Amino acid sequence: MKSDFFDDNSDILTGVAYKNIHIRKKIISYFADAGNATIAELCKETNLSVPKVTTLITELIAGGLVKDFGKVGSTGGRRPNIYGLAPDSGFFLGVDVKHNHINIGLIDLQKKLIKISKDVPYNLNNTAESFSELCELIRSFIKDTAIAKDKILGLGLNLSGRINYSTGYSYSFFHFNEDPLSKLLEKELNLKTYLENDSRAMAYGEFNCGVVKEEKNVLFLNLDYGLGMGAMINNELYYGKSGFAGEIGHMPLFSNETICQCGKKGCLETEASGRALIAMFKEKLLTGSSSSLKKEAHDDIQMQDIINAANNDDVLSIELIATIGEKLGRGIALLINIFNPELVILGGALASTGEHLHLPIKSAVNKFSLSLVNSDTQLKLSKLGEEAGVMGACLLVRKRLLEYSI
Amino acid sequence: MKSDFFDDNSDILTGVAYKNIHIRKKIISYFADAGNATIAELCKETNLSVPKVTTLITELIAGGLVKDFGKVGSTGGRRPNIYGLAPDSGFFLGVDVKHNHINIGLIDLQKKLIKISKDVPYNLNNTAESFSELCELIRSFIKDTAIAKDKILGLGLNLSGRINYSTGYSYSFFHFNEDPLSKLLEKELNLKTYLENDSRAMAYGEFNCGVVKEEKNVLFLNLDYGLGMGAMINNELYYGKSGFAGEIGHMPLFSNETICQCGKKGCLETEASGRALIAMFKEKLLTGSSSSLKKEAHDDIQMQDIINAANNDDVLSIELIATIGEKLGRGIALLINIFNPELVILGGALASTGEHLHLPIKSAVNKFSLSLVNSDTQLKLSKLGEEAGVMGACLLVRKRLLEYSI
DNA sequence: CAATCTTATTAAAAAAAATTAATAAATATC
DNA sequence: GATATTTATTAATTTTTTTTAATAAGATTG
Repeated sequence: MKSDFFDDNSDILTGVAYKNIHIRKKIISYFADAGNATIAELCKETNLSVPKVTTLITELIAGGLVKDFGKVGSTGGRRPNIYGLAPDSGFFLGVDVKHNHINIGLIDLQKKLIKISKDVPYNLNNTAESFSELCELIRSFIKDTAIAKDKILGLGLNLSGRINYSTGYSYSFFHFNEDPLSKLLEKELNLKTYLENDSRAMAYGEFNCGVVKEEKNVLFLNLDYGLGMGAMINNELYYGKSGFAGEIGHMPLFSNETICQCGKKGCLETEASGRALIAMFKEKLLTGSSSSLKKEAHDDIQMQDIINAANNDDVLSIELIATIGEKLGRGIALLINIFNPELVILGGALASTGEHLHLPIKSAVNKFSLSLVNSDTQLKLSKLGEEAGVMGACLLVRKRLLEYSI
Repeated sequence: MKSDFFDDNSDILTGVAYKNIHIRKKIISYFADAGNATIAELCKETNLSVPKVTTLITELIAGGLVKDFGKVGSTGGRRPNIYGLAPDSGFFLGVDVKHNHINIGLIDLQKKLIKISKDVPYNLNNTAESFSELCELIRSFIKDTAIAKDKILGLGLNLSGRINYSTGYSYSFFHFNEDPLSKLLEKELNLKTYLENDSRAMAYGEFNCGVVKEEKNVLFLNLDYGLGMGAMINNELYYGKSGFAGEIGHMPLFSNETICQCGKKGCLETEASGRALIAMFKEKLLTGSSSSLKKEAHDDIQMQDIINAANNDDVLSIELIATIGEKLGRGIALLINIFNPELVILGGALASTGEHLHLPIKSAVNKFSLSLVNSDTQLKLSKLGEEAGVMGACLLVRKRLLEYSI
């Protein structure tokens, strides 16, 4: 049963009824963020009395959204019951769209990953056919799950480029007609849909199930063909006015003649990105350098090939990645000076080279940022790796539906 | 009478008593931020009934912190009474410390500027004498006001450089011994004291009484001898981990050989700051350029002299300021790409050249930032000008004392 | 300018929530 | 292993708050 709690009628109500809705939302959101809890904990959290919370919880259980998970250990004394969101009363779909493949995943209300399909082949093009193909892949994933369609409450979809999540518009892909892309997807799949910028979704995944512990101001760097950033400021994703924040690829830190995708020269991306890595690698091969990675056609070399080679101790690949790390370090130093973050996370495909990238970045950051500011900031590798995007997409729909529509 | 409301005992209380304290805080904070309000407005804001709010307001009036300001206009129907903070029940002192002078001001609980002394001569040096002198100036300002000393509830003090506002440490000035500077000032002046970074305080002043209307994500640039930034993110000042956020002066955007104050080369500040302006001006005079500004000793030329010359149509000064604007524009473009803000404010001494600086910056920003992102952002000159710092200092103490100690 | 309509304030009644007390269940200690 | 202690749950009572109604004050309109 699609729970009543996802129909919002809080505008009509007044007084006590309104307050009750408000408290219910607070309890749900506590369950959503902090996990399961006892009545006593909820009393502290809500500043309400035990009887009041007990009645509310009883109502929520009757509604099906909350479940009694039975007794739990105690520090001495009667063991309390613990309550939390009923895991199978709702599921959330997340799709991470990359250039050559997609990752699809499904989580339940308790954030548990139920099913994931990684590296599903797919070519992202800005065409109607490519869009249909994407929808078809999602439909087929849904069909393969054992979950009833009406239990899937929403879809989160990550795209690279500029995304305005609040309007649902994508400006880089599938911007065919007047309607926002999220509306198109909703019509096509019959699922409430939220778009998100890929880097920001990865950041959110990492904030929630990754390397972030207590930190409240965190930068996540998505180091892929291009560069992206998701920032968590005061425990919230930062969007800026229209969701375009985090464009770090086009910082003009170099004086070269390479024309960037954005049309300008000297962008960080032109010297420190997956795209730059490929270019440098081909260049090196042409000028006689040797590598364990050999392909007949140079045009066929993919970023992933070089990453794999580096992870298999190919000297040329390792050297080039170190060069990129050194340059990225300059950009990261700049960001540290501006944000004074507690933590900077290195994520995205290039980060899967681990220490090969991490160490050069670290020493460049030490060299280029102000020492007092820099000593405040930790630098860590992503923990979720390839799965950060899917997890972020799933968790973001969940968050939004729980926040806005209880 | 120093009100009871400034003694915090909310930890001891439970249940209803605790809740009442909480609601009172909410009402006070509403008055503090949004200004005066009627009972009906407060009911909406707090989701409480009219009788409840009426009792609370009556209590607050009895306590002396709130005042009934009488009837106010209506849209038809009986005219409601309007309530707000009693302006003369508390005052806040703000000190803006510059290199060659200080500005001191005093506001009341209603944010009204009661007294201000601008351009009080003072030489900021990192010595114990300089510190004593500063204290003496503050004491003398207090003596000159008609306000009883015990009605002055706190002091806000702005310094340039790295300030950790939560610990009260200043790392660039007056860092003599183990104790944080804020503690030293408190002992010396017998006033609760908060330190703040100068750019951030100016930003806060501008956010509250300046050019900011509805915008929630705003960057304020302090363009002075050096460069600083204060960021408002989601309606709050952004500090970063230790309050060091906003170091924009050391973005490595240039490839020159000038050694910056920070010890590195190529910093934005080496080519686009008041310090750079003076250097360029002297250089130009040496190579034969003419200017209406003539001083016997070149060493005597101050930034303010060049600013004044520009405002009096001196061609050389205007040209140099345009050069600086063009370069600043590159840095601002970078910030726009990262923050996607709604508004960027140009403040600090250099901004008092108005359009001479504004226009070159604007065109550089258009040239260097991503167009979709850039078209989102307004660029405006500071409205408060020289007073931004004092206002910010006053308003920040007020905010802190109202928030944490009601 | 009187009648009607809005809105605010005050007072009385009804509902809701917090206390308090009582009971139950588990743990720690002697 | 029995008793005391700690903590949770449930029930009864008291307090608080909301709701409803009544009254007052001012604005609008014919």
